[in-house]
Amino acid sequence: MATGRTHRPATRSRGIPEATVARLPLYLRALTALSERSVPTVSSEELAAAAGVNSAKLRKDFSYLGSYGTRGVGYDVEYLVYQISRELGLTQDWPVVIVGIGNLGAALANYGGFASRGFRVAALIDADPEMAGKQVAGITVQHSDDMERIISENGVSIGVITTPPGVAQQVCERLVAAGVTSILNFAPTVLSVPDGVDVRKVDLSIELQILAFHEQRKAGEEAALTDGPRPVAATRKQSADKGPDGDVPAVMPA
Amino acid sequence: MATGRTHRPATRSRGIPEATVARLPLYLRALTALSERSVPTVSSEELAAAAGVNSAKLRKDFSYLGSYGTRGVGYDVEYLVYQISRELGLTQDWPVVIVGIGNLGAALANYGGFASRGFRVAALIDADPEMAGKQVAGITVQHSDDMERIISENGVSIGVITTPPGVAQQVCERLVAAGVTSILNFAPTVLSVPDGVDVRKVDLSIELQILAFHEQRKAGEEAALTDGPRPVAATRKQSADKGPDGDVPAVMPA
DNA sequence: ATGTCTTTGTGAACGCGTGCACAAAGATAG
DNA sequence: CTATCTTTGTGCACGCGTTCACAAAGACAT
Ligand SMILES: NC(=O)c1ccc[n+]([C@@H]2O[C@H](COP(=O)([O-])OP(=O)(O)OC[C@H]3O[C@@H](n4cnc5c(N)ncnc54)[C@H](O)[C@@H]3O)[C@@H](O)[C@H]2O)c1
Ligand SMILES: NC(=O)c1ccc[n+]([C@@H]2O[C@H](COP(=O)([O-])OP(=O)(O)OC[C@H]3O[C@@H](n4cnc5c(N)ncnc54)[C@H](O)[C@@H]3O)[C@@H](O)[C@H]2O)c1
Repeated sequence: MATGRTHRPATRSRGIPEATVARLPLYLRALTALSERSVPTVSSEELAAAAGVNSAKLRKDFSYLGSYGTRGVGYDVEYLVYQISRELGLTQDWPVVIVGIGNLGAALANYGGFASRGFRVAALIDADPEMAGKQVAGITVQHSDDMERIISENGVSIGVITTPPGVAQQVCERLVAAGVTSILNFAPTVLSVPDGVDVRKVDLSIELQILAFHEQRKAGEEAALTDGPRPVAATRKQSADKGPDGDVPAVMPA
Repeated sequence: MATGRTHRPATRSRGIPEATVARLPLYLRALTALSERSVPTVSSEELAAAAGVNSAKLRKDFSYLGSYGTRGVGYDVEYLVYQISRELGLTQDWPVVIVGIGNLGAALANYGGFASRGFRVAALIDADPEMAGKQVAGITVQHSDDMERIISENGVSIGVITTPPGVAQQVCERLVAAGVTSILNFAPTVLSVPDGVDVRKVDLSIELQILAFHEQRKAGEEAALTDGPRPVAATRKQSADKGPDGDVPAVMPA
């Protein structure tokens, strides 16, 4: 299997770099704050500081959108808000479904930040019959059986998966089959999807592990300056060094 | 089968690329699953498929840790689990505090995935006097007034911020002043921290906006070409491969 | 109009990450 | 011990993203 790979060289010349796309929402947020304070224009230096990025990077990012700035003055806030919103597709309404209304799904449903950017929670879906019919964040939870109909009727193209990891792939496939082409996955699962479907994942466990790595490094370097070069974290922790096996405590799909 | 031989992580461990660090938890998860199925060894090809990455990339990633594989055979699962865990600092216990016990904070507190990897919720902190004393996920919520004492007494170095955005910077500063050196921020705020403090950000709104961008682009291309109803795909691929994702893991360091 | 001053837009250099391709290492069989 | 086969470890090339540095563009004053 694994047919010949031939997708990359597509018409990317007109495309905005992925790294830039990922920063546009950041700029938009900073610009919105300025807009609310009725600031008319902003320089790349000021805006970059507000967004926490390098100013040269910001200017290059904006250059991909076009020449929207005025030299010697800066960027018109309102105009830039509009341009970025349009570029990101936020001038239209995006109906979103959340599948798996547990701790996390309910929290997301209750989150007000979605609607503020053109995202509308079109439906909450759960497989538990107990959940169906219940109100969460003012929305009635619907049963998985109706998933296809819900997606079709509401023209949903973005789905959020907050189910247990074991069923995430299966839920994903049903979403895609029903017409969803963008998925935000919170389950710690590697989703396999057809070409043309975008998946982004948010993995809290991975974030913490990355932090732990750097934390350990910091502790190790600190110890190296005072103690020996042994980075075996002796601080506030009983020994955990054992054989490579026999231990493995409470291992579970992280 | 003790493959134990010339294993020297030695000096190399100081230079692990950040991109590799971000993937180690992914490998660890796949390896843990294999371990539970008592699979003794695994090839880079198989493990790469399970983790959704390129096999050459995986081998190169592992090469930064040392030569833990056996040519002609593959990698010893248990041994690799141990090595990665150690490299990530997961062989020790990391006490974590969550600040802001609202919708999201409570969901995180209830999340079992924390403890499964050596992360222990040491305390839940909220500024609301109504919250103090209440039980969330079997843990008593404590008031912000005691933040410094809690962090000090528990030796907390990792903090999670799930407060409203307006107070996130202020909370961050108190955390850092109290000794926290790693922060996972869920508030849509650009945090400013001193050198030596790591910040990672999880921003749902940004994730959705990135999806919306690609969704709009897909719709545009579809309309521009003929009127193809939908992109039917024959070949399935790992979403983590490349795609518009490009491995921008919803997070940025600061 | 001319000059000065501010700030944009971008060419170019550089570094990092990715993936190919292959020699070497080691297992396994004869 | 030798041959063969499998799979690792990595040299290398390539492309993307970041950053510097500066010419050019425009505002503003005179
Ligand atoms: N809660 C967190 O803070 C957190 C953090 C990181 C990752 N996650 C991940 O997010 C996911 C959800 O976490 P949670 O804490 O909300 O879990 P949960 O158990 O509270 O909720 C899961 C929900 O999914 C529903 N469900 C199960 N199978 C389903 C199906 N086939 N179709 C539709 N719905 C189905 C369940 O009925 C339940 O309501 C998990 O994969 C978890 O690993 C959660
Ligand atoms: N809920 C979500 O799904 C979601 C999604 C994306 C981002 N966020 C962000 O996460 C944060 C929390 O969201 P939420 O929905 O849980 O909000 P929430 O209002 O439900 O909870 C916020 C909690 O923080 C507490 N708090 C306020 N000021 C505090 C302080 N100074 N110190 C300590 N605690 C304080 C409040 O008492 C409250 O309990 C927000 O910044 C939000 O933008 C939430």
